[in-house]
Amino acid sequence: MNEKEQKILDTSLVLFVEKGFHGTSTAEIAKTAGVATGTLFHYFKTKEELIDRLYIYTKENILEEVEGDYDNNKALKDNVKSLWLKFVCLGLKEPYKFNFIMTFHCSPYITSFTKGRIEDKFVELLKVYKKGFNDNQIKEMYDELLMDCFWGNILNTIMHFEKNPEKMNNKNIDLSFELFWDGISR
Amino acid sequence: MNEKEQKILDTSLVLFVEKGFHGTSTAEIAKTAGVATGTLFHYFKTKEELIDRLYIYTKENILEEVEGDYDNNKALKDNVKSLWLKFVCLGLKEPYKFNFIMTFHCSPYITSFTKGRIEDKFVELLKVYKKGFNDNQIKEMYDELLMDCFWGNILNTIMHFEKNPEKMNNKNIDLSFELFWDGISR
DNA sequence: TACTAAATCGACTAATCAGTCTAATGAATT
DNA sequence: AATTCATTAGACTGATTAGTCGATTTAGTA
Repeated sequence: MNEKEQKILDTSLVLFVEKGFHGTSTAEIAKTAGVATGTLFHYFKTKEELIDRLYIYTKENILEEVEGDYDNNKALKDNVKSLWLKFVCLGLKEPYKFNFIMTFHCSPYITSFTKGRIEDKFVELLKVYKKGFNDNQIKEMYDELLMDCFWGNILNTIMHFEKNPEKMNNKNIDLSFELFWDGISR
Repeated sequence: MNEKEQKILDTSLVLFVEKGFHGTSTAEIAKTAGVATGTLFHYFKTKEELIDRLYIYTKENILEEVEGDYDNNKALKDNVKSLWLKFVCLGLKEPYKFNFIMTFHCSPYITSFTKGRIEDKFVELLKVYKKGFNDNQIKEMYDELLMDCFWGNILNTIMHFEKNPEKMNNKNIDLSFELFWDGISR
């Protein structure tokens, strides 16, 4: 990807999170990224295309870094914790990326086509864990609830330690996972 | 409160949730509410004052409806569930109000003075439950984590059933609470 | 070197924005 | 009837917005 195009995306991520979609003007994005407005519109036909591509770019980026590493020799709990931890650590390392996805996940600016394209990859990542879930180690519940529980707890944990950085240590992160695990396990 | 003033607040709530603060023009608010822009600015000096007062109005409204009813004769779990259920039911009944508070809670448009004024009332509501939490029925953890866990689970539950209305029944709502309770209890 | 196409620029535009201003109401009091 | 003042209206304004356009530079190729 082109260097200026990249710079525009990186700049937009920060500004959209800090000031919202409509709160950030294309002029400000261009200026902060160090390019002319003409250049911005050369790479992104409209402001909507910009946020749409930023959404894809950011979410793919997150999913790439959090590749699954399911290990059949380990207990289900350990496998789930390993994945949970990867998400949480990434969220704490890259708060803007996570914040952006959270904020704009339900937003009308992101086309539903884009949302669906990305959702599929996430389902794929979790498929391997589903086998483990089906052998009675966890409570009986439908997939969507389990998924929202998992994802909700991750986002909640990230937000909590973002808000209380002085509380962030291994003990409390482990405790946060137990809060999730003891909830879903039988 | 004046009828037109009320109408402006009600309209703003919906539009701000659907289109964001900057995404909604004062002209659109006025038009949708059926008043002139002059009238809007008569009651609210600026657009910022409008959202600030809308925030107070909405959150006070929520807290009023969810009055605590701690009962010393009941088990802690039942007391917590009763409060949890009140929040969840209200959130499902008034999704816009909850969505608004969620979206704008971290927003720079709401003055920190306003945020603090409201936060205090929430702490007050939960004070009576803290006594129960301290007698070893739940895991050892600090207040902020417990609070975020409680609140996070409520928001997660509301969002889940908003997204999957066909799954909303007493069995699944009870299950959602168990997911929270079994997580925090010893 | 000469040609071509993509990249880059920033002045420009039509539309829209938050907020103002003046005038016209309506209700209450004297 | 005359006076007063809060309420309501919508045309208006200066500033800002997303997006355009034609000129210039850069990079690649023959």
